[in-house]
Amino acid sequence: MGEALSKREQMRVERRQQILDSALAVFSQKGFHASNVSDVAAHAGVSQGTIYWYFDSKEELFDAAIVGFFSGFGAEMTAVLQGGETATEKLRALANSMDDFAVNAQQVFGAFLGYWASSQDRQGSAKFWVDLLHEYTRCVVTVIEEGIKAGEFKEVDAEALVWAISAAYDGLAAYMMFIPDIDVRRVSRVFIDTLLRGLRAD
Amino acid sequence: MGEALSKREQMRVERRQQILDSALAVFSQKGFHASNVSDVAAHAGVSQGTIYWYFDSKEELFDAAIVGFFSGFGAEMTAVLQGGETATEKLRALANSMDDFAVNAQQVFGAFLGYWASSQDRQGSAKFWVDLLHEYTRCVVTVIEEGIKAGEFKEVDAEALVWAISAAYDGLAAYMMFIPDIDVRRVSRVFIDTLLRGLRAD
Amino acid sequence: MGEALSKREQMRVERRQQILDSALAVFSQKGFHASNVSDVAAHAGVSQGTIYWYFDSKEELFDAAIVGFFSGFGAEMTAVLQGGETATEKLRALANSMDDFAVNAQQVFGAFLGYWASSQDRQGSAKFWVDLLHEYTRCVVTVIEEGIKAGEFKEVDAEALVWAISAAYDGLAAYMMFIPDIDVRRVSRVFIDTLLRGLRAD
Amino acid sequence: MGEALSKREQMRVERRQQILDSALAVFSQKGFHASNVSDVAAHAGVSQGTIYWYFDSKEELFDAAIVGFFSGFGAEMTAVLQGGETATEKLRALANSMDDFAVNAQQVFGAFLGYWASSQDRQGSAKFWVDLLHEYTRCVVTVIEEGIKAGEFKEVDAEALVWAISAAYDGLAAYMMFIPDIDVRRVSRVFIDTLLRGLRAD
DNA sequence: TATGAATGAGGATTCATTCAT
DNA sequence: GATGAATGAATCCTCATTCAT
Repeated sequence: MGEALSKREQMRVERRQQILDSALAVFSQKGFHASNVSDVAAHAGVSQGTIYWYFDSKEELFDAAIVGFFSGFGAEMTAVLQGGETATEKLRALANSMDDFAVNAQQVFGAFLGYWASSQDRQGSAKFWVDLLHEYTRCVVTVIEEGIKAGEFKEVDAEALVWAISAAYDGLAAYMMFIPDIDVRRVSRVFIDTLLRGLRAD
Repeated sequence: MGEALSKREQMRVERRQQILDSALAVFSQKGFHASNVSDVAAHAGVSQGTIYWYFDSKEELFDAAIVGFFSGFGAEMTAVLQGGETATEKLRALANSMDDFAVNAQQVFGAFLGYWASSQDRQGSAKFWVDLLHEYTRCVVTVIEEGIKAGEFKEVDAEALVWAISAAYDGLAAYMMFIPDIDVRRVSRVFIDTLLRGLRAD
Repeated sequence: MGEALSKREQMRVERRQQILDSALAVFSQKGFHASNVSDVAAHAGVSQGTIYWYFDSKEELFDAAIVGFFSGFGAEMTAVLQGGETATEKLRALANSMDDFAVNAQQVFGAFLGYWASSQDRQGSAKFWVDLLHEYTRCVVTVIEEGIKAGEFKEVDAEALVWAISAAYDGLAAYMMFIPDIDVRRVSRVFIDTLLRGLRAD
Repeated sequence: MGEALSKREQMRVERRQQILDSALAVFSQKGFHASNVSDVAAHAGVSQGTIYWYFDSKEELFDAAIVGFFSGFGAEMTAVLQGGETATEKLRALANSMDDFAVNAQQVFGAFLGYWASSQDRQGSAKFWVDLLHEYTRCVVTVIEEGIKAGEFKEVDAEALVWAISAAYDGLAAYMMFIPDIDVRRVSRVFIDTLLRGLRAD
């Protein structure tokens, strides 16, 4: 009986995920406003009504899809940061993973921006994103400050710098959406090299 | 009669501008999708029909408003670049003006993203923006290459670096929209200092 | 086995009643159209599906709830009519119980009206109600005619009068729904006094 | 030019009225919930969008239609009350016109009840109706009190009595909707006779 | 029996665009 | 040129009902 219940629950979870996946696919491709709930339903192979059984509104569905997509990033980043001994190595590793991020996330990112840009409560609708950014920033700031303490980097306003770096990668993700022939990896390498040279102690 | 016509034409131009200004104001504040043609009409003090006398569609109106807003930037940038003797000084001057840009343009920028994100032809609808970026990039690349030639900067892939810088400022403009307590000027200063240190010859 | 069955049957009856009670509560409070089957289900603590195990449709559920509510009235009225010796006393007793009716039934009455007003077959959907009215009318007519025969009342078209009285009390029940500060008891007393005075023989 | 404007305005008024008439017809026949905005639009020979150019919502349209229908009643009643010298005559005249009211208004009345019965804010949505009732009541109370002062009627709680009378006529209007073979005129005559006899001084 | 998930028709509303004046 | 009235397609969401388990 516990079995039966768990089976149902499991199906529920799966169905929910299936809808979320479809939502992410559809919204990413066409943007929030150009996508219909029926598009998502069709993509997921369910009826419109079913969407509303799992989510209260198109907006909530969108939120859930986006959050789901980005929620793994924190953990991933922490993992990446282990990928180097010195602060320099860690930042380089992070930069590499940012490339990937920019490549993979660009569509989703675009969808989010489109949603956010015409939301009534911009502040509010960006909350999860802001939280993500803060989490990210905190991590990277720590790396840089360790670098400073270790004598690897010169004294610097780490937090300010990290905002700039983060902004650069998000900006690149956006650029890739309109300028497909940008070579992000090359840009990223030159960028991080220059920064690291600028950071070097002495 | 030429007089009369020119007066008419002038009125037409003025009325058009008045609509464009309203469009920019309304679209910037509420985003493309949340704004109605009637909002713009009301803001401009004209009827909806009048909008369609001057513009063929909501989209064309939006395009014109955005393009109008950004069209001055090329000239402005060129002016800014005169504001320094050495390449270092020029980049610093540019960075300062980018701050201002980030502050002023953030709303418009957001509106554009919202529009772009759900446009059928993303590539196409971003064309003017891409052109602007290319124009900007070319200028700054020139500055850096002059710096290299002058022995001020070390050898570097200038184009790649400029894409990163540009992306950083655009990214910051976006961040400001959801993180109001970001101190762009401080971020910008630290960022450019670090980069310039990283660029320095020797 | 007869036992077991009867137990089952009893449970079935109880469950059915529980749903009917909830239906009455929910429909009375929010009206037929503003109430959902799921509201009723939630109120009864069962699932939507269960409702359909006991009733074929929302409409049938509504009918059953309303009919259940009013089905006791005939008997009650007969009881009330014993509460007096003379016709005058009987009518007074009835008037008192009508007060109570107006107070208790107003919500249910409102729900019924909302249902009835948008039913395809108004005539048909009001049948049970009409029957109730006829039953009621017949009783009261008898009382009045007895009063006439007994020399207590003057000759009068009893049936016509009873329709008016009945309408007055139903009307009052309705008024109470939008005019909460109406003092039905006072109104009822003055009304019945005046009528009885008008009816008095001589 | 004033002409032109007034022509437009006139057309606007006419179109509005045309929609209101259709709304009244459709809503009266099918009730609020069973009627669609598109039914009203079709009946009025306009598009759905046009309805919303004149009215903000289906509800507002309904309100306007109902209020429009009943708004003439106050004046009409005052006129009717002139139709008699003594208070007795006045009440009789009023009773006659109430018959007509019950006959004419029954459908509209039913539509209103159906709307009201499932409105969120019953109190609020009945406001205009309550105002109408109060206006009516006040008038009739005055007549009765004049009758008392003139020695025509005995002392009585006029207000309470008038509520009952009013309720009786509204109740009859409702009855007619489910019991088509009711003879309202006969009922009304017997009713008013009995009441007047009950009111008579001495 | 009972559940809760799934369905899909239906309806109110919005809004870019057109058009008669 | 300008107006504002009219259009109607498009879309989100609700909810009575059905069905697999």
